[in-house]
Amino acid sequence: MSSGSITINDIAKMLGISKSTVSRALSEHSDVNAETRHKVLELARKLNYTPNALALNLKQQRTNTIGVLIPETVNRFFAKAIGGIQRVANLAGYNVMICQSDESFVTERSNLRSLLTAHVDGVLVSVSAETDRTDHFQVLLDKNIPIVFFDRISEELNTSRVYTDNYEIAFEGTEHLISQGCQRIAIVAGPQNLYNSRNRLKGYMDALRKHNLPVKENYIVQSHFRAGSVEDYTRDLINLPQRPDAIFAINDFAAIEMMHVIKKNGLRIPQDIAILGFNNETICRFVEPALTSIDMSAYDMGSEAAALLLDQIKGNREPQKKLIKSRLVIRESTHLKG
Amino acid sequence: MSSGSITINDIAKMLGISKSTVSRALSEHSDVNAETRHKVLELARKLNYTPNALALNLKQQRTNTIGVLIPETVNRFFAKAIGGIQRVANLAGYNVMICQSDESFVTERSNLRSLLTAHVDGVLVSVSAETDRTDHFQVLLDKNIPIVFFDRISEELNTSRVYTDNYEIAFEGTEHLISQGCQRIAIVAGPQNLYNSRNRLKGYMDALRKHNLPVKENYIVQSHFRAGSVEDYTRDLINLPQRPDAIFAINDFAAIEMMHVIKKNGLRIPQDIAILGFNNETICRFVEPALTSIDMSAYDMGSEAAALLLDQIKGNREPQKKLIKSRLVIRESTHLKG
DNA sequence: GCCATCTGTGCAATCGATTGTCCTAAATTT
DNA sequence: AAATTTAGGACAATCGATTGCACAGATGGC
Repeated sequence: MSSGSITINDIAKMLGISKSTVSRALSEHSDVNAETRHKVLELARKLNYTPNALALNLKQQRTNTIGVLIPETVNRFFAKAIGGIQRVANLAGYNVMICQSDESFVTERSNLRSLLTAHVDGVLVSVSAETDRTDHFQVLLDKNIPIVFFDRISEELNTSRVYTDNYEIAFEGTEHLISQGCQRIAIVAGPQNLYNSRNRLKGYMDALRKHNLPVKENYIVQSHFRAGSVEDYTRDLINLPQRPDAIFAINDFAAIEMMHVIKKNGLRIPQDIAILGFNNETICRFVEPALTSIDMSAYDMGSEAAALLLDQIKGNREPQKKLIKSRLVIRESTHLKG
Repeated sequence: MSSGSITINDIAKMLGISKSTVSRALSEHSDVNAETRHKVLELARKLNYTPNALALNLKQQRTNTIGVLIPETVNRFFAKAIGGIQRVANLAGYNVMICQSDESFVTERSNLRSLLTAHVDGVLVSVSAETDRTDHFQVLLDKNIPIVFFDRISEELNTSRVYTDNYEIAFEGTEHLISQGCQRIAIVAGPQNLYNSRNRLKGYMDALRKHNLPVKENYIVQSHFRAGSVEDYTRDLINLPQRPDAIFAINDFAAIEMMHVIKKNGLRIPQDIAILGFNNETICRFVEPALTSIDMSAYDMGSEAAALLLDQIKGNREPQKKLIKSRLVIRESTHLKG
């Protein structure tokens, strides 16, 4: 009665039987006299009995909870991914505990400790912009807690992962710009400790090389996802002696801010500078010119990752790797020909 | 050894003492011989002992976890609020379990059951667009689990709450439009079962009345936050015989889509139609014309709500009500005079 | 009619902590 | 020196479930 809820013990006492019999009657998989079982089920229903999850957690050493460790919920990609994760998890009877690293390695490591303390049954991870090692994940693996990386994966650890074809799509995006006649293509690249950022940059460079265009240092801008610097590096780019005629942005919101700066400087999009975004936010269709972007299926990545994690939790110990293809969505901001 | 972690029992056996002594040595608040205590602490440190949270949860009937029940993480207001919630919760040693209702009453009720089963110590709630009653919350209150509502509050229940001055800011926004010379102001109003939506509409209507402008039925559009209908109702509005000369949108993203539709129809903003958004997204500054909006301090609402909840959990049973003021941010989309 | 089998149920250990009660030996008082 | 206090620690119950083992009574085989 302490928490106001009735327990298996209460039912046992009320019926004058032992609590083991009650437990067996409720769990259905043991020999209990049909009449006894009926009485137990009846009373349990009447009293609105629900098993105490805390007791089960302790006894069974699991919590039916999965941890999610992402950079930021305000990043729309992750906000959408959470949707997919929760749908899959909830359908399977799991709760979801979410932590944000705020793109900080130290916070990521601390979050991981919290999730460990909370005894989550598994963890979904997208690493922070600062993360360049994996020892903090090893602690979980040593304790047999499965981890599934999604989007911002770690290539070092042999875990399940859900990832996108960053190399291929960056290659395709860059080729698209070239096909529109662009010759001086700049890119805003993410932190190079991230697998995705490296691949994106590689795809960009390989596309340039394939078409015999020079890869120029000053056309490659380093960004760390933090807002606030966009105006600065955009200004730097358009003031270069050899002004770029296209910019591959790091995401759509940065792209839209760049467009704003470019237009303020009297340049036209796409005629003077074409712009290519990333993430295909809804808003891409409503800005002027409409923004070409890359669609990422964030929701699907989340649900696939959750599904793989549940697989691992249920004992399927073969790590699986799942590719979710992204897709170039061409709009006016890169439309010069055809 | 079952989960690989060492327990208080292991330490007791290794030192040849009882586990109660170990427990008392670790908790520091009881008479344990200084030497014994030292040996225990030493060994605990050496073995990297951490108390099993599951055992503590059962024993103490609490989980150091708070539940958060919101409509959607893809709604940026809530994504930001989560940031504030997590910062406060984590600093106080609490984990955060997040559920999304997807604006559905049924899902909201089901989420609440999950949180109850998970034995969260308290819950932060922003109700769904469909929610028009409160009996599902009463179940938690009956079990003495504190609830704090934020933003989309319930006025019926006597719980702590963090809310904004929707009436006042809608009044102020509408007066601002009037001050710019607008006479035919339309509004896109949210579901009227929501306290916030009702107040916003009331503020709008009272401002019109104060300035002797008519409140016209066909200037009031009902929206349910779902995307996809924006283009339709915008077209309807601009095709009215008496076309509105200003529209008070339901949020910034809807406002930007409206601007797109309006411009496509050859009308100018703000000269033909002024637009007022809601939420003051970063992007407001980068669209053309820059969008006037209302700043909501989502992060602060989240952290204040979390702080009030922790108060309640710690036993301060006086429900508190906290107002977070919003702020009109004037930009070009409503700038006609001065 | 005796032993073996089966059915249904209870007892008690277990998960890993906390905490009230009690016991022993040393220290203090008189 | 006897009596009383006190410190330090052990024992066991508790939180609410699950589950191996034992045991009683009924049934069946020979």
